[in-house]
Amino acid sequence: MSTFALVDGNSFYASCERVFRPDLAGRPIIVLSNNDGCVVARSAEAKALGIPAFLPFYQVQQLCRKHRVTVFSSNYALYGDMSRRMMNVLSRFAPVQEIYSIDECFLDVTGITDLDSHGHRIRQAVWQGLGIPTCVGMGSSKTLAKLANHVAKKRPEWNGVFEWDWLNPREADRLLAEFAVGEVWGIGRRIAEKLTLMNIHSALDLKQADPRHIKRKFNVVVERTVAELNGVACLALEDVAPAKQQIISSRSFSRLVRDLPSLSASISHHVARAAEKLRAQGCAAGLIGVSIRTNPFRDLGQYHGYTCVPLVHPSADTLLLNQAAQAALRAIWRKEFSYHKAGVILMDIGPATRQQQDMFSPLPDPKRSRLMAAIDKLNRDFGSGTIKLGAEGLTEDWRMKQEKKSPCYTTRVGDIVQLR
DNA sequence: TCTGGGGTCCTAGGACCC
DNA sequence: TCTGGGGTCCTAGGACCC
Repeated sequence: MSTFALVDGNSFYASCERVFRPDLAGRPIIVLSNNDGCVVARSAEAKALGIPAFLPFYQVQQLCRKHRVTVFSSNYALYGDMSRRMMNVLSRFAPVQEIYSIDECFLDVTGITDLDSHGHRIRQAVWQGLGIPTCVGMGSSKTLAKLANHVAKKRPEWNGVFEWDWLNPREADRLLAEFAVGEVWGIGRRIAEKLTLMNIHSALDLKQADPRHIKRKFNVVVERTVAELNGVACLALEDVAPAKQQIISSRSFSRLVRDLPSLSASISHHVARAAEKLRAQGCAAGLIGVSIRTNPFRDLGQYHGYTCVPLVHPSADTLLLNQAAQAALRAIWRKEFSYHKAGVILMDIGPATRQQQDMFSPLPDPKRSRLMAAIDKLNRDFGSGTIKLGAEGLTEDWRMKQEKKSPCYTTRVGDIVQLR
């Protein structure tokens, strides 16, 4: 039987900020989403103040001021780099690692005899190497490892490491009964509501539910969750990330945008970002979609324009993709609306080597793929945005709001911390 | 003064075709 | 007179995650 471990950074973004601001030890910290919109991370002290996650910032601004909470805009250059370092440290503790998100990964710890001390060594290594606190949860399925991680976080008596087999079956069930069904990985708000109506309230109730009944009422995904809660691993550890089937780049503007040139520049920017991700997974896209929308929270005329256009050949070429995207944008733009968000989506994604023969249209120029590779390398080596399309524009007043961003301590030379 | 994230996959339903 | 299947593709919206 396999054993999975889930390791994640506690309040990861807030912890990253604190690494470079030791003066904030023990102080409440929150980190905001793009555009300083919502609260996305809270230090333990901020959670204790009752600041909820994912609330718009302006709704908790008073509370933050009152308790002198330190507020940061999100600094993805910093978190991304800290994440790479953390994953690197964690990779030493298992033969197989699946990076699941920026702050968490699964490890295959099957066959390790002393899981307790292994878990504590993991925590210590990340703490010593990066100064980030972590928790480790272990179990015989990914879903149980996730839940074990939850236990490690919520119950200080376990010192940040928990494994289900340390309890006898009766004790384990008693603990499962203490978790609401909505806390189980894969069970969101809507499914939790439906389960509650079926008298399934806790993780234990779901574990003991009839899988066939669950499959009938929901789908195979929820059925799998039931099996996973029973210790039957249905979800394998994905050592290499599977190629994405769709790639989205989208963002809200810092202010409402009316004019076509600004929209056009932002679409060019999203095409460049999405195409870069596409090339990173060695793929080409056959379809590109463009979406522009008004602000649904405002009492103004509402409009969501969306269309997608097929490409003659599947492509990963930013310039070709951008031509298609700009045509799509012109087709959906209506001058009477003020726009709040724009984005592109790449679909019909397949390996870049896939090439259909077409008598009537010329094949793409091989020089262009070398150009794209050169652009990617420059942006990788010298920071993203080092080289970009002229079409992305030089006026950037619509770009996102980041009024409280910390320095890029680890990725920009001028921002390196200096000791005095 | 005003402020509300971003990304991925799944599914239901409609259109169309044989 | 009335009825009638099943597959594929596409899209919008739903659901989930962090």
